[in-house]
Amino acid sequence: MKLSNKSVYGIRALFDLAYFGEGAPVQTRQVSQRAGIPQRFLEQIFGDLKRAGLIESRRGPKGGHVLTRAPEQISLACVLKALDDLPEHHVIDPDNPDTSPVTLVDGVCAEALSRTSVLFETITLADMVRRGQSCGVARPGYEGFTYVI
Amino acid sequence: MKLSNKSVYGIRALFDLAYFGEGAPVQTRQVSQRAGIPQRFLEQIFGDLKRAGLIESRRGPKGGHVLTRAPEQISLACVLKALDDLPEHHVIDPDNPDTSPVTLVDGVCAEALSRTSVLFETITLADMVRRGQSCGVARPGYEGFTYVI
DNA sequence: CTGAAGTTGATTGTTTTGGTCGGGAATGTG
DNA sequence: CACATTCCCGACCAAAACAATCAACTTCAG
Repeated sequence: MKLSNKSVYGIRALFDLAYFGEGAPVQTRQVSQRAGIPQRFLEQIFGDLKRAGLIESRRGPKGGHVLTRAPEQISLACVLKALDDLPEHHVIDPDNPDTSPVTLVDGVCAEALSRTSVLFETITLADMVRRGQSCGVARPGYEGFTYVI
Repeated sequence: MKLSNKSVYGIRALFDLAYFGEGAPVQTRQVSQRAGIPQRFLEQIFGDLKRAGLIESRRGPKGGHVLTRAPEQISLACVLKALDDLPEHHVIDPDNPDTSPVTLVDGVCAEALSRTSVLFETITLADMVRRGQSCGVARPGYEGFTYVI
């Protein structure tokens, strides 16, 4: 009942693309440094994100990774689903209730989990970008920005 | 981002105590059979629940396990905290916002997690017992009840 | 055409999960 | 007391998930 390191890394990485990239491709190394993610591991994460259709990549010099949709369209739920197996939605059918103890409690658990899932759907990259702006997180162009882990 | 098997087992077991025990001690074996939990593993789980103060045990013949509080007082959050490390609460201080990308997104993640945590606090064993009653889950005294895994 | 910049897939080491097993300690019954 | 019943404790083990790494392959600039 916690977020895997990988998921948090993934969210950090996508935030980085949204916040610092602004449409232009961003390289693994830069994201790795800014977001404090081991570079090799980040490569693998980008692979998963790409397979899930959240980003596109371009090889070679001036290559990098770009979001495929607007930050408003990318929820934390998408990311977790791509990296960490977010539980599927589940609602208990009131007309056909469970009649054995285990299916009953398992049903309740599944329903609770699916409610956490919708909670993660309400948070988007755009929200985090907005928050970053209002908090004054340094962006490219700001002089003297050094990233601190 | 999912409930461990152990946690679901734990919830099943506590539900069993609440639903079938009704204050009297219930033995591991009975819970094991009704709830579909490997007996040896269940013993270990009961150990954790006891250490967390959720149940008490009595040895010897006619022994077993009993809830220490009313089912209304036992939330799923308690159980998960005892068995699975539910994340701690975390609220973002609006007066002292994060100013680096990673602390920002980590903060958002933590806050989201803590919101799932309060969600689990709102579900109690009593809720599940109520649901079991209304669904007609078989209880002791009902003739011909055979448990199906 | 050559080389550096970058991504990509396969692979590897470590930790957590999901149990099992054997023996021991407490407790009520006769 | 003796004895069956039941919980209790630690060690052990296989398999999966997690975290990370390496070698190979693309792509573009000059």
